[in-house]
Amino acid sequence: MSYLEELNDAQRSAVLHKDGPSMVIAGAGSGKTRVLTYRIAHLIHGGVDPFNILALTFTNKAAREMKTRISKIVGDNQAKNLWMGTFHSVFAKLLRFEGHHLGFPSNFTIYDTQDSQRLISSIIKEMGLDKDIYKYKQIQQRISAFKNSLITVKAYYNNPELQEADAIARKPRMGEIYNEYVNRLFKAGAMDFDDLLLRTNELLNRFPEVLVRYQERFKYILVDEYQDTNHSQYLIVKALSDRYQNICVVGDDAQSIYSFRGANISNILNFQRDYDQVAVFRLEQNYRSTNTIVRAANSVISKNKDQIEKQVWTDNPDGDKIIVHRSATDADEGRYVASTLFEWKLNNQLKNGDFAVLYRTNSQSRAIEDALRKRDIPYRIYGGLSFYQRKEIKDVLAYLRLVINPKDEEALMRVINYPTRGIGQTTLDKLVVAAKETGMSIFELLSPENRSSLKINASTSNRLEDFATMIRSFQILAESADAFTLTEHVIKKSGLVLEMKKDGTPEGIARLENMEELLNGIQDFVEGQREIDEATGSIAEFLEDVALATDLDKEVGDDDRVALMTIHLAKGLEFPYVFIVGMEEDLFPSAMSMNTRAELEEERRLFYVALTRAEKQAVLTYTINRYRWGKLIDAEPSRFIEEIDEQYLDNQVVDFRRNFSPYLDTSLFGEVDHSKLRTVKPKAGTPPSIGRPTEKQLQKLRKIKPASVQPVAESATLYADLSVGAKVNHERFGTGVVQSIEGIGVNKKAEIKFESGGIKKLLLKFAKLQIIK
DNA sequence: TGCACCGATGTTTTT
DNA sequence: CATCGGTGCA
Repeated sequence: MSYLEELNDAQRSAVLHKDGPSMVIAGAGSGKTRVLTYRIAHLIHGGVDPFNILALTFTNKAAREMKTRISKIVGDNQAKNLWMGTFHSVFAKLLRFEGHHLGFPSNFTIYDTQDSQRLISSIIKEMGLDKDIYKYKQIQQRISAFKNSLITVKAYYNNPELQEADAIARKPRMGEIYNEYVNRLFKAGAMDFDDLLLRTNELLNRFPEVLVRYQERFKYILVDEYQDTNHSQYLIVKALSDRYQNICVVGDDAQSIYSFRGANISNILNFQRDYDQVAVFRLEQNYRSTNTIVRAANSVISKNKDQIEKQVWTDNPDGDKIIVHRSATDADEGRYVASTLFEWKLNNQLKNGDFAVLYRTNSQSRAIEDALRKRDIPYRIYGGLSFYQRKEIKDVLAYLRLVINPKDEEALMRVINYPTRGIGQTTLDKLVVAAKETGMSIFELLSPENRSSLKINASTSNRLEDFATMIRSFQILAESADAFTLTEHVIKKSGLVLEMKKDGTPEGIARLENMEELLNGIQDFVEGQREIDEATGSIAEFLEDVALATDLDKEVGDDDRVALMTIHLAKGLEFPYVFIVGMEEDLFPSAMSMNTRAELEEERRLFYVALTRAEKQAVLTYTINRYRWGKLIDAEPSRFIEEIDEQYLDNQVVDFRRNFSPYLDTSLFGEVDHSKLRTVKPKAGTPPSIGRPTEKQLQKLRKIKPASVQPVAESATLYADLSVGAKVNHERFGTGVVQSIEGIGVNKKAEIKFESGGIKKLLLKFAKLQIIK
């Protein structure tokens, strides 16, 4: 049991505690994963059958990694029997076995958010409601919130307050929509993400014998990131652990960042009230970060009122101060990140993988990407629009879903007329209505005997027949072929490949390549699954994997790249060098989250998470102007910068007013008095927001401070001297003549008459015009 | 029924 | 700027 020697006292006692409830409060970087891993290994060592252990982690990747480490201690044979994974994937698996009690087939489809929203959208339309009042995204979020709080349709109707709230919000028919949504999911043999938890609760509640069976099975339960569990998850854990009370939760209230999806911080705050005789362990020594980073992070989080008392500290050296950097625009910010990263990499012989760029919103990645690409720095974006959410991929998956579960209405609606095969909206409307009236699924309605009762003309009827026949032929193939063979067949026969090929545009080609990548992915999957017992490499398994895979789950392995991701995704990860970009008011903290103290505190925790990802060096950047919705807006430094104890900052910013010069590049700024940071609010119309310096002005500037000038965008001077009458070339519209010019700086627009016909008003910033001499 | 084009509209964060 | 739904024409 040499592994026990690798632990500090607090960690060791948490690992050694065997029976009864325990809670591990683990500060950032305090070796939480190590405790979880060793605790599981130790349980197995002590004679607990791995079959009786359930470990709920935050990502599937974390589960896999932990499993690998556990195998190294206790051996493969033992480790493979562990049930380990995210709440969603573990209980999806459980529902595949037990869902029949609730009337769900074992091959139920998992709807992602987009599927849910599409379904809600069509329900709103069918009910003839005003889509400007009943916004499908809002409705989906509200329903999701209901489900996460275990408010079923019935509970909703028993709750006058909720109904009243919806009535006041001018959505009196919310309940009906909710009801219809639940029914439609059921009829489609589908569950949304929230259902995976809600239906598990329903199952355990309504079927005591099932509950007992799993209580007996999961004698030891471990929950990671407990601070981010929602009510639904809380109840599942409570129910399953009720018999043996061998529940160990690990978490850090200071890192609770998922309240927007129902996470309830009081789950962890009240844990000691919920269980008797809770053993509490505190991990307060940070092994990850420099003393500077640890203390800076502490100084920020101490501003929060709601928290469990704890003091994170470290033995690590002080390290460098946290760099704060200001840029003129988001493009400049990207350039600063890229050049700094490049320089450090060169000077210190670092790898790309030593760096992460973290941001609050996915849309911020673009400027960073552009800058990194220009410097040929390899990067990888995590999250955002994931591969499996791309249209062309979802289309392929929809065909496959339909093969597995023909009742899957969203999948059917997606592909019944894509590629187009002459089945139009009118026909679809008829089908939806008939499906509602008869209780049959749309796919069932496609068969000749059911179809005949609909008022559909003969040629359309034939097309429906062809579609149904095609899907059935796929289903037959699926019985004998593996996932790869089936998918290859499907994309050919469905006409998807042809559709892509005839497109011919660069985007079309990219889409085709994506499909190939999907095929490769499926091939890998099939081969990988064959090595696992019980797994067959079937398409059903693949689809489940895809539905619940986090972007972090994809093993991209060995290639050395800079990581770009949102702070949310970065939770649990660590990097030597971390750039936190977009440190601006309204962005971080987000404008949407400043209404209440609780919201603001969550943003602050998010910042705490971001900061504590860094091992050696953290860099905070903000801009003066940033593009949002394609418009340049003023920005102001985030309050969070100010909240860091000044002594930990290396503030590379000067008082704006003092050093102001309209064409000064931001990298010229020297040291600054930190307290001035937010007193300088560039107002709309101040020169820097007008645009970039011209080449001439830059040259003048270089004479003054030659070394510090950053390269300016190539496009900068392209339109500076554009005048009426100039002949220009546009990528898409061809050549034309400038008719008039309006606006100034980046907002400059030109009206251009193109030879191809038509006059267009273009924002020069985006138009990428070439001036033809 | 299909397709090209227009304008309105929207953004946190994710399983 | 991206996406989506609606509109108007072939």
